[in-house]
Amino acid sequence: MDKPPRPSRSDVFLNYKIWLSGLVGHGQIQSEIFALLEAIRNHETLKSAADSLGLSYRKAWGQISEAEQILGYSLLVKQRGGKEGGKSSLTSSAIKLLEAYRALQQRFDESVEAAYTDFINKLNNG
Amino acid sequence: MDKPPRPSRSDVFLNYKIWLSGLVGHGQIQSEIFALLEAIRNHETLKSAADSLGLSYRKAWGQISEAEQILGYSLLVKQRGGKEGGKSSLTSSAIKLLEAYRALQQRFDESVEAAYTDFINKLNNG
DNA sequence: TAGCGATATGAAAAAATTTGCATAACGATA
DNA sequence: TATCGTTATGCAAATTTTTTCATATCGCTA
Repeated sequence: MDKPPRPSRSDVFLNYKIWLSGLVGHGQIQSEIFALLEAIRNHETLKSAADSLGLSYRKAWGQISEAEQILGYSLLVKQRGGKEGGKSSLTSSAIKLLEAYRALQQRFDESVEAAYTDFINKLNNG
Repeated sequence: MDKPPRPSRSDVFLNYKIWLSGLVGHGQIQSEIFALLEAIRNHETLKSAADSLGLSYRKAWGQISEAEQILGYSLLVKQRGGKEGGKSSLTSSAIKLLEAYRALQQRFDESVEAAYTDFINKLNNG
């Protein structure tokens, strides 16, 4: 799933994942979508972003579409046609969301370590 | 999934779940198993514990079996036959694991709130 | 030693999810 | 106005997960 186990002297590993949900639509916004948003920011098209992540265009498109439905606002400015066929870029809302999520994720990563240590101690001694 | 969204002034909710994995077998030990262990502690048989949670005996048995496989040690002392048909009780390892997990879960519950607040602030202002 | 109720487990069936296929539409450019 | 590569989307197929069914074993007690 989301996080690989951390190394330890124990025989049990702790894993966790975080995700978002919205008021408008039902469903979950998983961490994968943020990787996709970052790839779109880098590649300028949904297609090449999907390719770079090993996703089918169909799936990437579906993920974006579902997330937008859940959030109730657009994540991408998409245009089709033209010489290059089309392109996509992040809305300012998407950029904000992406950055807030990354900070959140980092904060979790840092605090999980201590919780895990206590857990193992309790398991072995407590 | 695991946690219901917390109330907020925002249009986005944060959810998380934690689970364990082991060295011995492959797979995941989800939070549901701890509810099952608690029910077994209360009901004395796997069957009535399963019933109390609305699980089929088959499924409950499978969850225990899988968890034991992953951890590499027994969670239940099970005996079958006899007037009452049989009964199950938690091993001391299972009790330790259960208690350590509950403490871990509580710790997470408490710390997630602050992280979520920061997240929302970043989303609205930052 | 017959019966009862729980443990034990494989395997089929059903449900849910994911993946992939096919096909249309778009529009700047040449 | 023909082309090209992307966006757009329904739908069938495949895969995975979950649920249900069937059947056996066990051993105390009457």
